[in-house]
Parts: sequence; structure tokens; C-alpha cells
Amino acid sequence: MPLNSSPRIQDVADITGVSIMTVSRAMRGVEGVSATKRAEILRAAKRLGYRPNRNAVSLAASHSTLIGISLPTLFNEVFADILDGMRRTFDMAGFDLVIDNSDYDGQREEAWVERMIDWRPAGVILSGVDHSQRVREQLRGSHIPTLEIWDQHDDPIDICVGVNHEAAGAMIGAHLMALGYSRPAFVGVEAGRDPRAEKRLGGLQRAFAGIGAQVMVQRSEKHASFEAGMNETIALLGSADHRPDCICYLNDHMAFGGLSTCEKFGIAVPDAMGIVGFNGLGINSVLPKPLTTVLTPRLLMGSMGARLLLARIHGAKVERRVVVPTELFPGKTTRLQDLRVLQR
Amino acid sequence: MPLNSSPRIQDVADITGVSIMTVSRAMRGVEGVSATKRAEILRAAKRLGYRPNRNAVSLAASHSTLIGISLPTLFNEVFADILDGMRRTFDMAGFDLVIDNSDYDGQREEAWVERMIDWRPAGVILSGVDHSQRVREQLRGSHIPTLEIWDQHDDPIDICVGVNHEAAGAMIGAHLMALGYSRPAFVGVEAGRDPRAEKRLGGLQRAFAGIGAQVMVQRSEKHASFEAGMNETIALLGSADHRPDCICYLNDHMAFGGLSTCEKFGIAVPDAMGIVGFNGLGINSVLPKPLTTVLTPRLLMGSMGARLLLARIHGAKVERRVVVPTELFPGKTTRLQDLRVLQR
DNA sequence: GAAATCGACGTTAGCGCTAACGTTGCTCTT
DNA sequence: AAGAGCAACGTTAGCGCTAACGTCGATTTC
Repeated sequence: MPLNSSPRIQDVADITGVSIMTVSRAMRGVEGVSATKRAEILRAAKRLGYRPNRNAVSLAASHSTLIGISLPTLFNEVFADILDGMRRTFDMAGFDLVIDNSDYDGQREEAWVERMIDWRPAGVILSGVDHSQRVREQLRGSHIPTLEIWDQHDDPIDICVGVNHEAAGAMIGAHLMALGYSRPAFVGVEAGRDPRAEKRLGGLQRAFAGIGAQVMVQRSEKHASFEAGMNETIALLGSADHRPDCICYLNDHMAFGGLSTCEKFGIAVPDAMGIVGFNGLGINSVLPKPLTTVLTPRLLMGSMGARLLLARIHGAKVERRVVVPTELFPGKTTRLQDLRVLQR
Repeated sequence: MPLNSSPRIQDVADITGVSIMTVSRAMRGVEGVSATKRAEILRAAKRLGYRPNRNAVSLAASHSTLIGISLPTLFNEVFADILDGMRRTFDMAGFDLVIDNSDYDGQREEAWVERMIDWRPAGVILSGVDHSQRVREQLRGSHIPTLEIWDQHDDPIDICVGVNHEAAGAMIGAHLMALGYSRPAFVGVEAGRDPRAEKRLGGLQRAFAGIGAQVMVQRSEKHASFEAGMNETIALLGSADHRPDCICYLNDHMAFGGLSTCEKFGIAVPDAMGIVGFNGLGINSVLPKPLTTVLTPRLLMGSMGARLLLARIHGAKVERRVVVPTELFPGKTTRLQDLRVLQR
């Protein structure tokens, strides 16, 4: 072996006096090598510093041990949590994660999927279930195990693990109505940028349609941040010939912004205005006035998704669709009881 | 080409009636093919849906177009920003990012570097400059272009782009002393978990040593979060036979927690207590009482690091060490002027 | 006791691509 | 007009590994 370049399987074979195939078997731990010889080979490999070239392994095996994962953004505890839940599983199984973030852009996602397939990955993970027809066809056509995470529907590309966003929206609506709120508003981002949020809005609208109430919708052109939550709340309060008595936000960050804005304007939360977030971030539980929000089991989704995808990669027959439950967390930004009841 | 499997270079060669080498040249845009033939080949490739198998390309080229990047955590705007700054550059150059997070664990990082090298990556990116001797040797020995980001020192593994944390700490100290604070405290995490924070503490101690003041140090065993900031501030205030008059936190998150705790306990910020964060997160600028903090140019670091590494990969001679400037942002959590001056 | 069986290896033929040389026909030079 | 030069290709030999078959001696089987 030339100096300065890493040892190859042949080098290990040479110094142990066996064929490269025996070394290959010993390294991978497959049958066909005696225990003594295996130990000897592993010792020699370690001494040489031999490690199999993954590019060669991938080519020979016709697929790599890479797993591609596309997230809309990294600036978001939600996806960091999901990723964290998966990491351990993939790490232990020897897979490496190739990450991209699409910035909620379908075109970017499409281009990335195409590039990813060039690596013949062991699996692909996408966020949500709303993907272009082309993405669906390419992944199905290439027979790459694919996990869609964070959302769910009845015809996933391959398998999906997520929450029912429409139902979560409806749950929020029902909760608000039970507390006597009747003029709802929703603060989100531009339509199409976050399909999950649109589904939650849909659920909210469906719930309030029961009492004939329309949901005012306010959209930010920026990221769904604290700051955007402030700005859109100001816009909502200012333009209001018909001021809402409760506002649901796309996420907790925006809701914090909204809460802070209401407090600044002297609007009584929760009596005059209910505030509802989404996700249940860790910080919420330690604040003096925790948000009413919806807890989403993100770590669970991550680990469950990873395990399912792994089983799928190993050829096991698995559940195509897993819906994980969400839970409404009643904070101090919505009323404890219906005001109308108290006024009687 | 068998149905159900992707086309190979041979398939394109067959239907265009040229050799695979000509197809290879045409696809890569290298010299040696006439313009007419190139166009014809590219058309045929597109029609077939041919895309080069990256595993084969990587093996033939003896190195892949993967770039490994190890971050301590994803739960942190700092690293999300850095990543965001790099993404565009690598994306356009056709590199894919393999990400791992080490949880601030040197052993994990070491294992990951070893695994990463098995891919023969085009480059490797590590956070900070404090790595085990083994990591340094392995990366240098394998001649993989390596970028250390977010911190800096005079003997990087290969190249580094970062801020001077010691100087930043000293800058904070000087600022606090100028405002008349004299009993400093620092809230961080366990020693060794975040070497950058330790350097900032070092700078702070050096600054205050000038007036003979000791820095009280309070450490959390948990993540450097809002919640941890609250808890450690409570501990600091409770145990104080010698209560500090200013607290520097590892980051803005912890500082927010500290600020909120002081307000809850009725401690006047900034007069009776100065609060200083680190990083200058976006949210800070829109809060009613913005933190005094240090702005770190994270996007810049990311894009600059990426461009430098890319140049390095292409064999260019580049600056080994780039130190980017930080800036003190005077918020409303430290005094405007020295109280002692006012009392005269 | 001859044939079947089996564990423990070795040999061969790729995986899909590219670097490094050929080869060919045409233009240009002197 | 004979050789040099060159653009535009083709051929060959890997890159480092594994799947799929050999092979061979030591059992086991009936």
C-alpha cells in the first residue's frame, strides 16, 4: 500500500494470508469465516487502520447507506426535535443523514429529490405529505423507502408518520367555543407556504362554522417568527371594524409575539382576547403566563418514523400510516371557563 | 436497460451511437466532444432520464461530493444561521451535506469523523477549534480539506473562520466596568461542554482582574436554555452572601431566563443588576427591554467559511485563519451610564 | 465404503463510472 | 508531398468492494 493513501481490503488480505473475500466476510460479520481467523483479520485490520471505502461498498451493493432528509427549515424546534428523535436510531444502524432544507419551496424539494436519488440512498425522508406529482413518481419509481413525517394522509408515497392537523385545528376551535369565544382569527403565513398550517386553519373554520362564525385570516409574508406574530397582530387589531376575541397562531413563536403585543396594547388576555399557539415548546411551561397550545409529540414522531423506515429498508412489512395523537394544553392565555356562564 | 432500474451511461451511448466515454465527457461538460454531438447526447440523456450514479462517480474519482459537517446541536439559532450561510454556496457547487450533531461530546465527534472519512468526503466542517488529537491527525493525515468554524486559533487543522471569544468576553467585561458594575457573575454550563463559552469567561475574568474583582461562576448541568437561565439565576441570587451586580450568560436564551427571574424577584434591571447575553438573536431587537448582548455575524461566517472551503477543495491557496469581528449591542439590561458618576 | 453434505475458504465477474492512453481522419506547414 | 499537429472520438484498465459461484478436505449418511 502506497504511503499516504488509506489501506484497501487487499492490504489486509495480504498480511493475513487470506483472500480479500474472507476479509470482506470477516469485516461485515457474515458467515463463512472461522472464529479464530475472523479475530485475526479484525486485529490486522485495526492495526492497519483499514476501514471499508463506503463509496465502493455503495457501488457494489447498488445502494448507499445514506438517508436523505428534506426539512422546510432548520430554524424551528419542531424539525430539530424530529431530527433528534431519529438521529439515534439511524446512527446505531450505521446510516448517515444527508440534510437539505427546502425553505418551504416545492421546486427546491423537487430538485433535491432528484439529486438525492443519484446517491441511491437507503431511504428518503420528507416533511409533510404535500409533494409534487413528480417527486411522488420519482421516489416510487426508484423503489426507495420513503418516509413522510409530521403530517399524514391516506395515500403516502410509501409510509407516513404524523399528526392530523385538520383535527388539531378543529380541536382548538371546539375548545375556544366551549370557553365562549365567538370571533376567531388566525395568523399564519402566505397560503401554500405551510400546508400543515392551512389544514389546521381548515379544521378551525369547520369548527366555527358550527356556530356560523367566520375565521378572520391574517397572513405574514415573512417567516413565522415572534416578530411576525407581533406585526400581524398589530395589523389584525388595527384594521378591525370587527375585532376578534381570540387569535390562533401558526405556532408558539408567533403566539408569543401576539401575546406580547396584546399586553403592550392593554388588551386583557385571556378575558378580552384568547391566544392560542401550536406545538408546545419547552419554554412555554416555565413562563409566568403559559400559552394555550397544542402539544405535538415530535421526539416520538422522529423515533417512530426512524424505526419504521429502518424496518422498511430491511424489507419488513410495516404500517403505511401512523397517526400520532396531539393534546390540547390549556394555558393562561385562554379563559378558564365560559364568561357567558359566569355572567349569568 | 432492464425495466425498473435506472439507465446507465451505456444506455445513453447505445442510443446515440457513441462510446460511453463521449457520453461521460458530454455530461460533465469537459472538452473533447463537438457541440452538435454534445447537444444530441444531452437530449438523449434527458429523454432517458439518465443521471450519473454518484456512488460510481465517487469511487472512480477517489472522493465524493459529500461534505461532512458536525455541529454540537441543532437546537440553536447560531448553528442554524451558520448552516444557512453555507447552504447556498455548497448547493450551487453541487455538494451535499452530511450532518451530525455531537451533543458537545468529543467522543461522538471522534467516532463521526472516522465514519465520515470512510466516505472520502470533499471536505469536513467542524464547530469550534477544540478537537481531540486523534481527530486532528486523522483529518490531516487523510488530506481532506477541513474547516473549523465559529471559533479560531493559530493552528487550525486546515483552515478556520470564527470569532475571538476571549476578546469578546473581555469586551463585555470592559463595558460592564465602564458602567460601574463591579461584582460580576457568569452563568454557563459544565466546564468542558462548551469551550467557546469558557474562553469568553476567561476574557471576562481577565478584564475584571484589572480591578481585582472575581467572577462568580454558576454552572447548569442542563442545556443552555431559557429554563436553565432561570434556575441558575435563582441559585445565584439565593446563595449570595455576596450578591453580584451583573450577570453574563452563556447565550441570549439563558439571559432571557435570567432577566425574567430578576423581574419576578423585583430586582431592578439594569440599575441593581446588569444582564448580558451573547449572540444577538433576532428576537432581541423587538422586545420591550432588549438585552445587552454581543452580535456575532453568523451568516457571514457561514458563507465565508463555505466559500473558503470550496476554494480549498479546488486546490486554491487560501487564508488559513479568518477572524470575524463581533460587536457589543448595548440593550436596556445594562445601565446607560455609570451610577457612581450620577451619584456624585 | 461410496456418495452426499457441509464448513471454510478462494475465484471470477461485475457495480457504473473516469483517467490515461490509443486511434483516426483532416488541416497545416515547409 | 511527407510529416507534424490537432480535434474528436474510442479502448483499456482500473476505483474498492461484494454476489455468486467454485473448490476442497472433513465429516455424515445409509
